[in-house]
Amino acid sequence: MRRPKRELSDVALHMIAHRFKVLAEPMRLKILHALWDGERTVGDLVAATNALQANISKHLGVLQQAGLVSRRKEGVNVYYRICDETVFELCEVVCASLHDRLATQLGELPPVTPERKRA
Amino acid sequence: MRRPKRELSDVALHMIAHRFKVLAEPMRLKILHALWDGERTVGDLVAATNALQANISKHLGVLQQAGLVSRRKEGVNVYYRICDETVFELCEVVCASLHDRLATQLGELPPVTPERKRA
DNA sequence: TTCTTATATTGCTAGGTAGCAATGTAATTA
DNA sequence: TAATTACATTGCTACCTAGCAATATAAGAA
Repeated sequence: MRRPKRELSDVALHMIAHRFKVLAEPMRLKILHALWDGERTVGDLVAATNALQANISKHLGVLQQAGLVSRRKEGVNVYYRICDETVFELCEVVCASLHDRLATQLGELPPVTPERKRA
Repeated sequence: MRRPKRELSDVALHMIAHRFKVLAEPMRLKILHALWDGERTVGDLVAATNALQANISKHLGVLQQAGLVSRRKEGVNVYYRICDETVFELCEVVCASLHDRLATQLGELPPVTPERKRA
């Protein structure tokens, strides 16, 4: 059962939209994915994403500002980790929805005759 | 328990990011909110959002393209409704996360002496 | 101190898009 | 037919931001 409809102020709408906006960049998702099972240094993330270090730092700043990741400095390295568990839930819900959508679209196409498959 | 980390292609990352991007506009969230408990005409949505009709139509196009809403034409009117229930779940998860975050930040501030409240 | 390594910051440019205004289109009514 | 209503589309502009390049900062090593 869904929650009842709540009133939403413009400020609330902007906050919700901003959270989605932070998640709306492939590179930031890639970073979060690299942080999926634990903390990583900036260098680790640069290697995992094939992006320039400056861009990774900027994306990490956005993620931290949004409260999705946190930093821990150790010597010359900085370790980042996901500190908002809803990140996982949101990504999984979206993945499931996209999966359903594509499966439905696939079912709406005419079937492929076997001999033409991978022609 | 969280799902194990899955491999994610760049295409998958872009699809997920795009879904978040569709939800990352306050006006689209306002439209979805107006559709929360049932279908509405474009005119209804224009009235509910105080936006120009052209913009509402464009936003509805984006939402429909993303598979979040569907159209039904009846005479001269067009009724839109939410056709992907994950929209509700996503918004509620984000709201809960934001609520937690703000509550935590509030707890980190020094308490307010009563006589200075609403000075 | 100087050098190097790791990370952050700044200035810039190109691409995307929300909102506006105007126009197009389809259904209904006169 | 013409006029009206409801919605969609197009062209435009202003704003935002991702990525790049260069520079800055900070910590450890020499």
